[in-house]
Amino acid sequence: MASRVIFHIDMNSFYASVEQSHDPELKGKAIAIAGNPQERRGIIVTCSYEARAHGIYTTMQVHEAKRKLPGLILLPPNFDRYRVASKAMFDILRSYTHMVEPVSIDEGYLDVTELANERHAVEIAQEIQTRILSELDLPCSIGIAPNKFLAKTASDMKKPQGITILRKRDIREKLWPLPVIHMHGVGESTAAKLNGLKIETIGDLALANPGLIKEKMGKNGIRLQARANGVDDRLVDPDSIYDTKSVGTSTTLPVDETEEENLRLIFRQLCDKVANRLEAKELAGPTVSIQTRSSDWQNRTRSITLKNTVWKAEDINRTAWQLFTKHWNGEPLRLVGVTVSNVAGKGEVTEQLSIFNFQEHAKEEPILDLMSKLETRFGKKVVTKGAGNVKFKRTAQGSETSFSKDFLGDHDHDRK
DNA sequence: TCTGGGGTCCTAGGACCC
DNA sequence: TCTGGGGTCCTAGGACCC
Repeated sequence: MASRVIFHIDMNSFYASVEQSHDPELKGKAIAIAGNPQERRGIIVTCSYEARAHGIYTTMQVHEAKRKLPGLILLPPNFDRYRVASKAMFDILRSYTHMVEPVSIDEGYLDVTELANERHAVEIAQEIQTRILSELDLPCSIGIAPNKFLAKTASDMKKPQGITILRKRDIREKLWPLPVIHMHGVGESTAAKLNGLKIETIGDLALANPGLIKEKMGKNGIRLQARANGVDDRLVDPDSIYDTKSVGTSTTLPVDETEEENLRLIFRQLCDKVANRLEAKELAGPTVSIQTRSSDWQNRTRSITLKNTVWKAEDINRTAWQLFTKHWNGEPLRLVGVTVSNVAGKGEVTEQLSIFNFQEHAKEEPILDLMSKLETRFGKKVVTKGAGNVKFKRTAQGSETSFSKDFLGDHDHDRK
């Protein structure tokens, strides 16, 4: 792949910074956003650097934080405010290039390869950072690298208000000495597994025997090893935000619940919420799942895929409640949740194409070329990447698309 | 440090079809 | 009739991220 210049923009303690910018009285003070300060089970969602200096951190329980720092200013989240700030931030990014991929409300990738032909990448990054600070009063860190993984890693290296370049030739010195747990994509469980193989640092992973990694860690291990070597071919995809796959909600109950009547009511509320969010996004899906968590942290999911898509609260609720009553043994529940998945735009159908010779073609030409060929042919975005399995979307109102036999093979792929 | 709520992706086994 | 291979879909669970 030709050399690229990728930025990763990471807003620093975003919710807290937005609050401080909204109310300058809060600047320089230890503040924290707490999901629900009154709830017994509330946690700290974000906190200012001033609060961090006193040992406050994300996921800490509110009562614990109060005990540790009695002067801590607690604020409830104001998501509308954060969404407005987020949009303004992404608008600034999009004034540089349309190749902007939002990852979450407060971070995203930019592909500035083209721009970097005319101006130095660092200069562009400095300008972006300065504009976000002067126009929005918000701090951010920027990572500059030849791919997403290194850019993400770089933006993490200097906070707040950092700009860090991570070239491939830097990784031996800057990346390899770090413990594997520091890698994006490696959590506690994977780190423990790697440590069991005597792999302690990112460098150990980079240089490990690929056969061993494949055998013990599977596909994920191979990918992590490539990243440890600074290899990551993922493209910046501005459309990924339109690709919602599921919409769900869950709630941790104030006390572990055993009363069926209470649970029935909670399920109704959860389903209302999911239905509203589906409605807002004009989405519907055929799969309904429920989640439960017991007092001892046992998580369960149960799901069913219906013949038709659902989006109305009553339909979701009927299915969710059936699933729940069928499997619940009466044990006290700490959390319950409802999710609708495999969603697609209403008035849009997702078709599953089984292209049996896809893999054959893939051997002869790069997957991406093949994907773009499919997109050209069907006029719509190719949704899934799995080899031999390509999903694409088209509107129900659209004209019928016929699949050329020479390309797709002599099979009937048109299944609903 | 007894852990919220929103998601995504991957894996593995069984059912089912050609 | 028996056997095998190739493939998809569904379900459940796990890991990870912000």
